[in-house]
Amino acid sequence: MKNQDDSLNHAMIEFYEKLSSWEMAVVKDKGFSLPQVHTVEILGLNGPMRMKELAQKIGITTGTLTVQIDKMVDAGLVVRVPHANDRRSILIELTESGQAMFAEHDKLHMQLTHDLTAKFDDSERAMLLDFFERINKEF
Amino acid sequence: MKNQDDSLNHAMIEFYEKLSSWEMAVVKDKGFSLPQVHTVEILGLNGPMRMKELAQKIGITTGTLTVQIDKMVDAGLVVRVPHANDRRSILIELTESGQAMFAEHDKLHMQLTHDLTAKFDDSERAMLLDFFERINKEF
DNA sequence: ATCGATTTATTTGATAATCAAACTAAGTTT
DNA sequence: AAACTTAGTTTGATTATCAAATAAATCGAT
Repeated sequence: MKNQDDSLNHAMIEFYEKLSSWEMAVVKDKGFSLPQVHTVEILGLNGPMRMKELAQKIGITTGTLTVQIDKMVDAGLVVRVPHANDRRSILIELTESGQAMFAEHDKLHMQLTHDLTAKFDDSERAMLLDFFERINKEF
Repeated sequence: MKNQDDSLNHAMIEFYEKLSSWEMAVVKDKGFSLPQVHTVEILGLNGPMRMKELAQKIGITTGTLTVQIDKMVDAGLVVRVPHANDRRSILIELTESGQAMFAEHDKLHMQLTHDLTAKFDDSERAMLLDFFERINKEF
C-alpha cells in the first residue's frame, strides 16, 4: 500500500502545516511571542517541568530558553522553583496568570477542534481520539 | 461530552507539539534552518506559490520571506519565476536540488508516519487517512 | 571517600530571523 | 486618468537563536 501510506503521510504533514499556521496567526494577535505561548501551552498540558526537558520539547537550546524564561518571569507568567531531589535543576511552573493565559489559549484550540470535527459523529470522534492517543504513545 | 472534547483537543495539541519538536530536531541535524525546510516542505506539497500565499502559510510577513527566499535562491533550492497573469507577482518554485531536498525530508516523515501507525491495521490506517483528509478540508 | 566525568542551568558574544513601516511597481475602481 | 488597492522588496531596529565557556551539583569507578 505505497500510495495510501504516501497519502496518509502527506495528509498528516498538511495537518501539521495548517495547525502551525493557525498557531502563528493566533499568537501574533495576542501580545505574546510564539516561544512564550508555546511554553505556556506545554506547561499547561504537562505541568511543571525542568529547563532541559522544556527546551527539548520546544526544540531550542537551554541557553535560549533561559532568556525566554527570564522574560516570562518578568511578565509574571511563570516562576522558577527548586527541584526537590536535584539541586542542579529547577522546575518551571505556571503562575495563576500563566494558567489563565493557558486557559484562554486552550479555549481557542477547543473552538478549532470543534470546528474541524463538526461533521464527525460521536463514534467517529471517539475513534479519532483513540487514534491520536495511540499515535502520541508511540511518539 | 465535554470531557471527551477536552481529551480530543489535548490529544491533538500533544500531537502537534510532538511533531513540532520532531521537526525542529530533524531540521537542526541537517544544515538548514527551520524556515527553509518549512518552505521546501510547503512548496513540495503544494507546488509553486506566490510570495504572499507562501508567507501566509508559513505565518511570517512577506518582508521576512523575501530575505529567506534570497538565501534559498543563493543556495540553489528555489527560483523566482514571473507570474503569467499578474506582473506584480512572482512564483517561487523548487529547483531540482530543492525537490531532492523535499524528497529526502519527506522520506523522514514517511518513516515517522510508518512508525507512529505501526500498530494500526489496514482498515484503521484507511480510517485515519479519511479523518485527516476531512479535517484538512475544514481548515 | 575521592577524583574525574557528566549533567543542569546560566552567561556571553556573534549571527540569524523577524517585524513594522516606507517604497516601487502593477493592477483595480470609480 | 486619478485614487485606491495589492504584491513584493528594502530598511532600520528588535528579538530569537546558537555555540561555547562557565559554575554548580551529581554520578561512577575505583
